[in-house]
Amino acid sequence: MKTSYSHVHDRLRGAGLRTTRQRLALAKLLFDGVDHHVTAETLHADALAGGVRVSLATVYNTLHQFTNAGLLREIMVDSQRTYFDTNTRDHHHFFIEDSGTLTDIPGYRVALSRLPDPPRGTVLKSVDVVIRAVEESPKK
Amino acid sequence: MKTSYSHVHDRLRGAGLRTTRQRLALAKLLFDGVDHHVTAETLHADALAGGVRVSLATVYNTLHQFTNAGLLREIMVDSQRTYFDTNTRDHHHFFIEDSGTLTDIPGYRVALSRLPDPPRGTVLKSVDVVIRAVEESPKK
DNA sequence: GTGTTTGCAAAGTGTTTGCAATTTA
DNA sequence: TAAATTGCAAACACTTTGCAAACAC
Repeated sequence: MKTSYSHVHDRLRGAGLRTTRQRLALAKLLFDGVDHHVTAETLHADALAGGVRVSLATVYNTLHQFTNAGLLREIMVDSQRTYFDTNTRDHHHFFIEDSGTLTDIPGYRVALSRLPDPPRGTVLKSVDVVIRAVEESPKK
Repeated sequence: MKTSYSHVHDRLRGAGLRTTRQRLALAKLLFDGVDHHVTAETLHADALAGGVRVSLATVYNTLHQFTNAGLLREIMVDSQRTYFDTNTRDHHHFFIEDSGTLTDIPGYRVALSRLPDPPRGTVLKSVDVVIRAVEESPKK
């Protein structure tokens, strides 16, 4: 079930990124076969927990480089924090406020129709659906 | 076309908010009859431009109080900035990256179906659709 | 009068950046 | 060895907070 080194290595080279120790380690954490969501902080913590020495600044840079290379997707659900998703296929999100839990909804589970055309002079980039839920019987 | 003072006044009282000079002035700017989107910065600038003396901290506080009172809705489109919408009816958004332009899409223009149920123990809060577009022939 | 709100300045987050030292190809 | 990358610390942008003075009711 482990992703081979060379696979990750090739992905980075394919994206035109040098295979540094830090990028390889972060890529292994990200693309381990199970899609997941990370923030710079959580990925940094995961790296340190796994014995990988890498600075938070490098984690930020790497997340953006991977995103530009199409290996990650940025998700807008929380104005405080930037989430990244290793799932770059067509899909949507459930976001549970309070806990900050984010889960995927496969694209086929949501049907969208009658979408208006994008404004003149612009070209469509994505259609993002976020279903927000709150925990039952709120603490209020 | 102007909103009467008493109307705004009543809206605040109805929400259990004291009618201070600052809140009345901001409410007038926000609920002038035409729905629009603001950030704390833009609303603060509008207030100052209109000769209303109010601190940025108060603008932030007021935006949150209005949101909690259901007079405004917070929109998540940009992780750098918090946008508020005076339109609290069912609708969605176009967001043009780069320029940061945000426009409304009436709810009836988007049809959603086959929405999955929210995870166990949570209750649905909202379904937000954001259509992202970028300017044609990007500067890249 | 009493409790609420304001404004300031300071503190707090999450994120980006400049630059010397290090590393990759 | 030339160009890219890293890590640190400082800088940043946006937002929140503590508290005394001002205000609403």
